[in-house]
This record gives sequence, structure tokens and C-alpha cells, in this order.
Amino acid sequence: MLTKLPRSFYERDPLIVSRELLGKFLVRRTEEGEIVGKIVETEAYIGPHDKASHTYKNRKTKRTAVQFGERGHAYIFRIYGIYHCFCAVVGPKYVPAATLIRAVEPVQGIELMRKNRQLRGETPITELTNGPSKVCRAFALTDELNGIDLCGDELFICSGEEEKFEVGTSKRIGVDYAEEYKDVPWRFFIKGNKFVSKKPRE
DNA sequence: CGACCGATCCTC
DNA sequence: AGGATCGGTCGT
Repeated sequence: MLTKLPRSFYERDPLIVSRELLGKFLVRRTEEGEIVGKIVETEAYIGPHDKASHTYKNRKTKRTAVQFGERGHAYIFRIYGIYHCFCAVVGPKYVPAATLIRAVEPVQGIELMRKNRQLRGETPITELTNGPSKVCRAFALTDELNGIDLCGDELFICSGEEEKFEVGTSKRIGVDYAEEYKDVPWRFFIKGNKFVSKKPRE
């Protein structure tokens, strides 16, 4: 039994939301079918003070605009020209913050995920969605979905069966330029889960 | 306007 | 270890 998260879920402290998104289910509906994955890894980007955040110093551009809007929408941006990352806009109103979905555990629509990923040979299932851009490929998340309401029916997040797990934390990945914010423990993951992406460097 | 670089991933 | 590939950002 899956229940769509209400907007109020997203309208809280980004660090709380990032941690609580673990174990929740990301659902994507396309014409080809439904794709579901359990969120196993997230990162918080808390906005104006966070030097790793796209909205550091309240930077508002065409790209970051959705982070300044209503909470509970999708922030999807292009990275390295060819890949995408997917975040949920979270936090108190008017503060541009987001939670990056770094990895999910495939639950439903696995063949569709494989097709969307367009990989050559037999890829182990653990490699399908264990990274932010891999999730976007598998779930067919592109620029067109940037800004979409996660309280709608095309892309949303649900709570499901209560599950017990230990939460691990670490520094965030790929933000070593962020000076005093590069080592803050704002990456959250389900301990022992096989679908978590690479570990950060020491 | 030009140069540089990234919340990444795949292939060599 | 290197390449893909393009928009944001900053310096000239």
C-alpha cells in the first residue's frame, strides 16, 4: 500500500527531509508503464549559505528558478552536458533548497529501466540505479520534467510498508570545491544496501 | 565574448 | 585515465 507524500512532507528542514526520504518509493508513470524504486541514498543542499548548492548566495537563474518556487516540485538539471540529476525542492518556504536523489533500489518496471538506460550488455541490477544520473536515465527524467509537481500523477514519492534500517551519513560526493561545506555529513544512505552508489573518498 | 568547469558515467 | 558536451559563471 503506497501513499503519496503530502506537500507538508517537503516543507520541513532539508536535512530532516533528506533523511526521511530514505525507504520511500519514487514512482514514475510513462506511456510505456510504471517504474518504482526505493530511495536508498540522498544528499541535502540547503541553499543560500551552502557553498555546494546551486542556490548559494541566493543565485537565481533560469536553471535554479524552481528551487525558489513551491516545495515538493522536481528540480532536474543537466550535468556535464549529457547527464541529468533529479532533486526534490524542500525546506521552509522562500528558501531555495533541495534533496538530491542519488540512488534507488529497483522495485517495479525493471525491464523498462534497462531499456531506458540503453546499456550494451548484461548489466547487473545493482548497476542500474546506483547514481544520480543513472536514476534519471532509468526513470526517463529529462529537462521537460523540470519543475513538475511531485504531488501530481506523473512523478511522485510515496511512503510504503514500515521498514527498519540503519541510516549512514557521510560527506557529499563531488563537491570538494565547497570549502568549509565540502565535508559536512549531509549525504544519507541505507546502511548495507547494495544499491547505494560509490563511497566518498577519505 | 571567451575560458573554464561541473551535485557524472562510460569506455579505453 | 580520459572523453563526452553544454549552460552557468566569472573575468576581460
